[in-house]
Amino acid sequence: MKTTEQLTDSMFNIMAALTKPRHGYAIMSLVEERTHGVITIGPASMYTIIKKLLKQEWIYLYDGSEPRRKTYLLTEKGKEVLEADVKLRKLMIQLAETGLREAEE
Amino acid sequence: MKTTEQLTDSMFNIMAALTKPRHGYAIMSLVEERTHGVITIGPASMYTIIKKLLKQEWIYLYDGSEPRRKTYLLTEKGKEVLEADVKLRKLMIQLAETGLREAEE
DNA sequence: CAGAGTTATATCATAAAGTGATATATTTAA
DNA sequence: TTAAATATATCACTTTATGATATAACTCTG
Repeated sequence: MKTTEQLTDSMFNIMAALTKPRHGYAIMSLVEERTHGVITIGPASMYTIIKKLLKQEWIYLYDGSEPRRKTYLLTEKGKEVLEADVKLRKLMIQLAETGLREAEE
Repeated sequence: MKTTEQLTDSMFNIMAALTKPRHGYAIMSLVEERTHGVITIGPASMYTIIKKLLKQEWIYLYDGSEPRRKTYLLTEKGKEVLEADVKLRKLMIQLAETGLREAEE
């Protein structure tokens, strides 16, 4: 998969939480807390996406994880993918804002 | 649907293009051009999403549209939804960037 | 003016993504 | 000791996205 490939919003949010080692439940809580409850990721979405990210090798199981608290972290590849996606998303937002601003005039 | 509800990326991109009156084909070309081909919206996605946005009354069929070139534009409601989504997306990006920056140290 | 290329809308069938509900087990705190 | 919170996991279903294809009207060029 190319690094220019766009992430889904859920993938983006989960990956954004994994710049530090965190386990699934912590990610769910964090995203919800950070967005003041606007974005919620349920367990079904969480563990489905975790699986996918592991398969892509964008995250990995952090050392010393017990089965009770499986901790994940971005790989280098994962960081690059996330960075590329941040850039793309910034562009998207910028275009939307320019359009909205022009429409105001 | 609440205005705080998150838009999918495709919906966001299409709505961002409709701050000015544009027809489907023009939106497809515009998004592709603006993102240098990174994001492409094919006709299937385009017209599926157009239908959904019309139903939500976030866009409307602009006056004087011939069937050959159906032109759409954001409604006031649509603008608000887009604006709210821009805000949310900015937050998402900011969180990702903060995380990435901290991980660098 | 024939026909090739582009513009433009539309849908079908399928694939991909997301999620509510539910299950299970452990840990913590009252 | 038991209720609540923590934590992982999966099933079945819905929603969303899209490749392929169809159709037709314009536009340009030889």
